Amino acid sequence: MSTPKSRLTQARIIEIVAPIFNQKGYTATSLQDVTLATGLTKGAIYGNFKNKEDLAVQAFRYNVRLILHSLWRQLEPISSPKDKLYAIFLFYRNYPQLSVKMGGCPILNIGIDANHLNPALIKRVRGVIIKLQHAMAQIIRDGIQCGEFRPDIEADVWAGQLFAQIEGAVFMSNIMKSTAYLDQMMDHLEWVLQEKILK
Amino acid sequence: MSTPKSRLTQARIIEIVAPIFNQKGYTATSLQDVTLATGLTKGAIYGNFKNKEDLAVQAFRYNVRLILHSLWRQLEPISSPKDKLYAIFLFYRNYPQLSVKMGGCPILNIGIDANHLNPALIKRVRGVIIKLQHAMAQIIRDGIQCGEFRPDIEADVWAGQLFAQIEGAVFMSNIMKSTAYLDQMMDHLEWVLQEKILK
DNA sequence: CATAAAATATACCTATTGGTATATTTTTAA
DNA sequence: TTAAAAATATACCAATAGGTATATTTTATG
Repeated sequence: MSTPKSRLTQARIIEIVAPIFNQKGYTATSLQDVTLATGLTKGAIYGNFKNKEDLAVQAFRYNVRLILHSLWRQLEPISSPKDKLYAIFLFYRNYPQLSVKMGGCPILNIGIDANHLNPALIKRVRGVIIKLQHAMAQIIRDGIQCGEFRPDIEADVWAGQLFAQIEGAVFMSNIMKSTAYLDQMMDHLEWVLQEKILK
Repeated sequence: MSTPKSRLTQARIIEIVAPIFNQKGYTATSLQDVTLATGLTKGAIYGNFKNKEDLAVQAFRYNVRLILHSLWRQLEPISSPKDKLYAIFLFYRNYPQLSVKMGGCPILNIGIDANHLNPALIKRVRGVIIKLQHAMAQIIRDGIQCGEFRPDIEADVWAGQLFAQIEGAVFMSNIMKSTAYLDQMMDHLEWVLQEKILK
């Protein structure tokens, strides 16, 4: 047999530790935080992970996976690019409920936290941003091809633009402790969609 | 005489230390970072500041002061609310040059860093955000009153909306190391201004 | 049930953390 | 020029940091 026990505890540790790293950041999260939260000792932690950075990277990947799976699941049954964009907006309207469990948006939190501190982590953040942007750009390109969107719009520019606006609203909602920013931003983006993207 | 020497070194310390706290955050910035950067010893630092948190708060205030002074200076000579908004957009087009010296946007950096870590700092961040939002809301109200803007727009909502979009672009430009996000966002906001705010 | 292996705990390492009491130097004022 | 005061440096503190070698416990297998 393989090592089923270790895989399970490994997953359990990440589950517990992911929100802590997301909230406090890499440096401010101590091994003591980890051992206290998990109820395990350093021996157990270092038996399952190479070091603290490994733990932080896994925690980030776990949080991102939660978000992306939830997003893909909501986009999957939708075929129309227009409706996919609407679904993305709906997803971010509900984003506080999803992200509060992990202590805020990992892209925002780890992006800022790791920016001048942890090259390995910041590379992963950039990777996730690029992935999301590409996905949105593809939706826009599909929309152009199927005739729902105007043919002259720049898919990549608009994808980056939308993502920046979304993250801005996520930041403000998070810091100011008000979902109003996200709701208003999504209202705004729906209007922008109708006004500048839809035919 | 008062104590001119101490005031001077105090200011010098903050000047040197402000970008470090802004980049690395409160916890990740150690007293050793401070002593190495300033060339002073811990004795000198603690002779001028109460503790590490005092230092961090002063550093944040210094960075914010730099930004706000620069912004007010650019807005002061302008009387038309419409032109004031354009001036704000121009200010943020040039924001990378200003913020790179302090290691990124302090509102964004300290906002995320202190969110679950330092209540004193996050309160100050919220204060700055509110201050900036109020200023923008006042500009919009002035614009309504003088007839440049539509009478039916909600000043506070739009101020928050604009600020969220700006911070989103600042975040993306910062993380993705490209000023394109900021430039495109400002183009977009100028369009939004014409389309939804201006008469 | 016994044994090998896997997982976890204990005990310990050095380095660094924020902070302070005291000694020394530098500056100010008479 | 000298005494008082202000500023800085030195030397130290207990606590904690990340990490590891080894002992103990738990689990799986024959």
